Amino acid sequence: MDEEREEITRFFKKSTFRKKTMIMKAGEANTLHYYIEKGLLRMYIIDQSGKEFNILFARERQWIGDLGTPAETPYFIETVENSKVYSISEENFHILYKRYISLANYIRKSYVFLQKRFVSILSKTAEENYEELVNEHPDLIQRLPQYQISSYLGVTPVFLSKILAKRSKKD
Amino acid sequence: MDEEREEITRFFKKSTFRKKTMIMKAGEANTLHYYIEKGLLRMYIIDQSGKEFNILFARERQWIGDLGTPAETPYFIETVENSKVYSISEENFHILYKRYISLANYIRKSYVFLQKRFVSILSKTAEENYEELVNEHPDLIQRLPQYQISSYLGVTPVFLSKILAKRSKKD
DNA sequence: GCAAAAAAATAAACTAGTTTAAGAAAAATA
DNA sequence: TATTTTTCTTAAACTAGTTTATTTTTTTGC
Repeated sequence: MDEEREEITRFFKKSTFRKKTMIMKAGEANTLHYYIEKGLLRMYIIDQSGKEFNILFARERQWIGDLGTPAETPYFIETVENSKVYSISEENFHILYKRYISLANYIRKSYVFLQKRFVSILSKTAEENYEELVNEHPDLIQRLPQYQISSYLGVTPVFLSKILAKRSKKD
Repeated sequence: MDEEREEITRFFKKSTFRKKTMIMKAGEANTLHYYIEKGLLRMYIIDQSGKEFNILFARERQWIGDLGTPAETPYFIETVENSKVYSISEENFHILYKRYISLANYIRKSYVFLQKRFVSILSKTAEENYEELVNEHPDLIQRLPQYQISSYLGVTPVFLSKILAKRSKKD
């Protein structure tokens, strides 16, 4: 497992980014996959009206990237904190997940995670989704500005603020 | 490729189901994966209030199943039309996608599809999502009752009916 | 530590979508 | 083809979440 790790590492390029650096941009093709050593990143879209929606946050020991590559991506990826990441091209990524099933499993896990999130957004209120986030990922609440969380929950900052005001009265 | 196909086939069990048959039920563990030869199936959840939300439709030459298995599933799968399907256990499914990358790619494609759908639901109005469905999958509009489509779009049947009334005035 | 900028809170008017209910139309079954 | 069941439509009152604008609080850079 350790030499597997070492061999795998040779496919990657290490980079450091200051926070709020855009590392992937809608319209680009043949984008990279990123594995995060340190920091916090977000993947988002910008809709017709210019509004941002966060699709995914990724932090230490997690992956982020557009699995639709090499097709032109509709997504943006930006660092939220100063971050250290390893990047890999689609070609090499493909070679690796052919060879090491653990990497194919990352894709499967991503799917399961997204499906769960999808169901929550679809069937629950923003208030319930906020509670869920607090319970399952309290660290994200600390590390993210509130307007990034609202965008992840699919509501406006104004509405999340309302939820929080109501919530703090309850204690 | 043909002997690959033949070998793969040996892992599967063929079944036929009448429409409206439930073949997977929330609460079950170690659920099967299904490959559809003929027919139309839907995967859905039932929320706290008893409301159904369709997560996925799958038809000829598509897969359906809970990729979170062997964990207890929160999903239901039901035939919408009379259907012929091949089922496979998680163990065998895993063996196969270790051996044949095409199967691992199915998971990747599923992810890409779900992410696209997620973004649409999050950032577009129900009306826009309906138009998108009509354009990209007109066949589904034909094969599904309207209330199943509304559940897929995340709105009530009443609201979809309103959208359609408004829409038909426009021509 | 101060000034400027960014983020969060509050309010009020608005809109997309829900709920409940009742009737009409279409499909399934006898 | 008549009857029953399922699906769809319409209407009206409602609610979750948006929009725009203003003020307050917090963070950042010099």
